Amino acid sequence: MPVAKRSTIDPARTRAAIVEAAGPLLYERGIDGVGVAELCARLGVSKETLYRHFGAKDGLVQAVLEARSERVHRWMAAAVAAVGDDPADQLAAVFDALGRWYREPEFRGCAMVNAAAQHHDDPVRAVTGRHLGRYLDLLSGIAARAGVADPDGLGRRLLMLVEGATVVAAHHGVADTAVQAREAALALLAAARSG
Amino acid sequence: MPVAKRSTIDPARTRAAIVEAAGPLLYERGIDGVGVAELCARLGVSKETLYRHFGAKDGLVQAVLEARSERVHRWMAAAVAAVGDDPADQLAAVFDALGRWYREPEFRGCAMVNAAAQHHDDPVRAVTGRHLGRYLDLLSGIAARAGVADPDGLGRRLLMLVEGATVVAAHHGVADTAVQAREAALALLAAARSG
DNA sequence: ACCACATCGAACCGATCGGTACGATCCGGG
DNA sequence: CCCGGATCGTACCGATCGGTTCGATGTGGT
Repeated sequence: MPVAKRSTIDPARTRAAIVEAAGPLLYERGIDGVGVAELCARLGVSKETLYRHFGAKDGLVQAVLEARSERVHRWMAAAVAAVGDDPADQLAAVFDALGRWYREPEFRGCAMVNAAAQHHDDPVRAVTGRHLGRYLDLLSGIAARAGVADPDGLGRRLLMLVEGATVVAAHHGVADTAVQAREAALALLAAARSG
Repeated sequence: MPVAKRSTIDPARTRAAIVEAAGPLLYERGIDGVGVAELCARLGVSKETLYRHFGAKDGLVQAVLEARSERVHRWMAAAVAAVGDDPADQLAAVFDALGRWYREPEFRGCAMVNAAAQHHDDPVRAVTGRHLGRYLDLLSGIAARAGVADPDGLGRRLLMLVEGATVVAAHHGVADTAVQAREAALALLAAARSG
């Protein structure tokens, strides 16, 4: 085996396991809602290990958010790719995927937006910004493939729908939120095509 | 003077002053970002007074959010009323008002949504729910006056745009977010009218 | 077999948290 | 003038916070 000398018991694996296990807990209860002590207890990990890997609680939070953002975008990209090449179908697929997410009992809104709402300055907000940026890329890409005049503008409007639907689903829990959002998105696409 | 016996120095006035002064501080730094001690110091009020009026920090938070929600809706209703009777103008006025808000340096997103993102169960979330409900009433009302087939559905789609634009403006800071949202809203209105 | 190192578990740190208690002060209605 | 109550300022409470330290344990590479 070249490269990857690594010492013992593989710290990288430990780190990844921490990130994976801490994610749902921090998402469910909020970043400030769960202390490092309890976090370590639930993870079956000592505080020393946690601090060696992440330096501070914020380091863990950042890693967790980064991983979650990555996961979300992979999942979204897969949902889009699964329906073929038609831009309208792809757009509908985005909101159908969101609708499936909203119905999960653990759904608590967008983790990145929630985190940014409580950690005001920090690099945490940067993660949220990048998350929205990647969402924008996906939506603008669909808009571009649909051949609209202003794909970036349409992408931004669709981004608002995505995040708005997530907020409404989280805090105003109406069953068909994603369906309404999908219809709105398709209407915006149609308007951009004809305009 | 009948009624309003009141003891001395008017506790109601004190309470109102606390709510008004605490609002901006809690909004700027986040609910968990400012402790009761500092809060009292900045307000020029003793902890005993605060706890006599609100029982607990959450009581103050709830009162502050309630007051803010009220203020927002009065402000929005005024912006809508100022442009006359045309539904499209009224809808545009909503997003123009939002755009003015987004440009304020203290803008940090929707206070109620931010609060609900960190206080998970609680009556705080109920305040957020009512806040969105009132927003929905305003938007559905505009939709109804526009004579669309499904005013409630259009209201919900517009609500997503409002909250989505606020999230995007707060976390993805693009200058013309409100303009994009307004165009999207008008497009949805037009689509609902013709559809 | 040995050693470097990752990990654990628990003790410990100072700071801060939300909340309470108390004496001093001050104001307004009788 | 005087008393009830609203207020202040401060000290104080136990709990918890994020973070550090250390000895014990166990594992893997050599």
